[in-house]
Amino acid sequence: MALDPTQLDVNLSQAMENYLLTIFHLNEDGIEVTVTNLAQALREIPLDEHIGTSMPSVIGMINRMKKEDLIKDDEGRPIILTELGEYFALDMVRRHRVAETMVVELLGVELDKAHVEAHKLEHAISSELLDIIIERLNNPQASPFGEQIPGKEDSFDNLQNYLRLDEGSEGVKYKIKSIPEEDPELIRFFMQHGILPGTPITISELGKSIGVVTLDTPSGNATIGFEVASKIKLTPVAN
Amino acid sequence: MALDPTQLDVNLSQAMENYLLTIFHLNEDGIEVTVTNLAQALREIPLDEHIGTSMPSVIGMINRMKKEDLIKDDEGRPIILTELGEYFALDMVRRHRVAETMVVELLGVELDKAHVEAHKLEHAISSELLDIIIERLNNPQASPFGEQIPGKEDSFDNLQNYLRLDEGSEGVKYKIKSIPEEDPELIRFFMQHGILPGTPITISELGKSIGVVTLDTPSGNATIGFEVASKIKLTPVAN
DNA sequence: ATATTTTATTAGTATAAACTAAATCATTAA
DNA sequence: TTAATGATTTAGTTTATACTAATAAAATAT
Repeated sequence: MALDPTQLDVNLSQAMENYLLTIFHLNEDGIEVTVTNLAQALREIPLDEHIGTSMPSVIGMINRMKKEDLIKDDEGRPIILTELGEYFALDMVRRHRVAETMVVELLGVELDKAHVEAHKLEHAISSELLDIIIERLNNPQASPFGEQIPGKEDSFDNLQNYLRLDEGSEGVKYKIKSIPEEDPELIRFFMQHGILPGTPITISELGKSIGVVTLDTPSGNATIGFEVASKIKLTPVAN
Repeated sequence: MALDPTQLDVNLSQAMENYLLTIFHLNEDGIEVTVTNLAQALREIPLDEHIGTSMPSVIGMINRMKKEDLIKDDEGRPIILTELGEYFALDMVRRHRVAETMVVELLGVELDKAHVEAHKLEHAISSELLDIIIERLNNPQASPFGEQIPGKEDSFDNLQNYLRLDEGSEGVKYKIKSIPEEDPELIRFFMQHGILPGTPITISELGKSIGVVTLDTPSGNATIGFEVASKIKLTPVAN
């Protein structure tokens, strides 16, 4: 790799770090990274104070990030991360997911509070501390929500893609790979129904027109909406 | 107590939190909290980026903190914390020392790095998370540097005062209460010589004019300067 | 008692991050 | 192809936090 960001003195503000994370998630979800979509996504960051990021704010930040060589112009519409931008975005993803793992595994924070606490901590963890925490957690591969923790050598496009629950097939056995982490109430529902990473499930009914999916889980049945189902990832299981 | 800060929506910036901590330490060391001394002390915060806080900056912040009812005018010179200010200053001290304890005890951070890491983390720990960490640490009473961790009910003036090493007496047995935490190199020296909270010592030579103190420790002798000695606190030991 | 030095404060500026209101550019629809 | 809609950008402001340079006020020294 020609790029060694540890040698560069890049100084990311907390705001920029959040932008990088948000851009990562838009990419992940296959949503075009436009000013509008970014503004929208930023508004959905839970509890991030009053920051209802307006479109002019987004443009301002995008421009500042271009100056910092985190974002480049593709001469077209969508906002593109530079190599440096991708590096730090992935670094933030790592920090976030390691922080979640830490607060849950090491401190005993309830799953429904993990995302918010990690979202604060992720900006305050130095690279050195991150390494120490990773070691202490025995090199965790996934967050408590089942999301892959990228390694130092991973890049954007070698992160795996998984099947969405709303795109699964009736009667087939799956294992839950990951669940969405933002909404505490939803997470409490998942916890009550034992819908957690690793849980084996079968889709007993997939009512596309009704907008509802019913799951067979080891602890019974659960019916969830399509919107939510689209945020649950699955791995196939040998029949 | 008439004051319930948990009910008030006080929004402290990170900068204000650092000011509160710094004011606390000036108070603790018996240094008058003046604009000059504050600016000086803020400049000494380790690794706090480029923030070489100038006097106009300090005055600006003091005024903002007055507006937030954290600081009041004593109609005289020194800067005085309000009841609210004291509450949050103590809260920050608690956060800082708990963070230090956490990174050392739970994560395995080396003592010489604990202060800097905790200084970043202390601003990112919510009240709820703080409680969880305190519980996980079994209600720690002191930081790894020996500094008292104030409880929720403590106030400024019921924090205990201890004898400074440079004010101790030759030949008398003491136990080390606390060591200074800012300078990593110094801490490494302490670690190498087993000069740590709880260590029993005797002052074998107290050379006021030479500016040097020599200690008998379980692992041998150590000679340190007066400036450093003044930052080591002692508790008496039954002879 | 005046001069010097130290401390505190104003004045004016800069930058990051946010905003509203207005304008421009691009896309879709009639 | 023009009108309507939607996306993006400018323009102009705001607030928090910094700064330098200059001034005022206070304390100290001659």
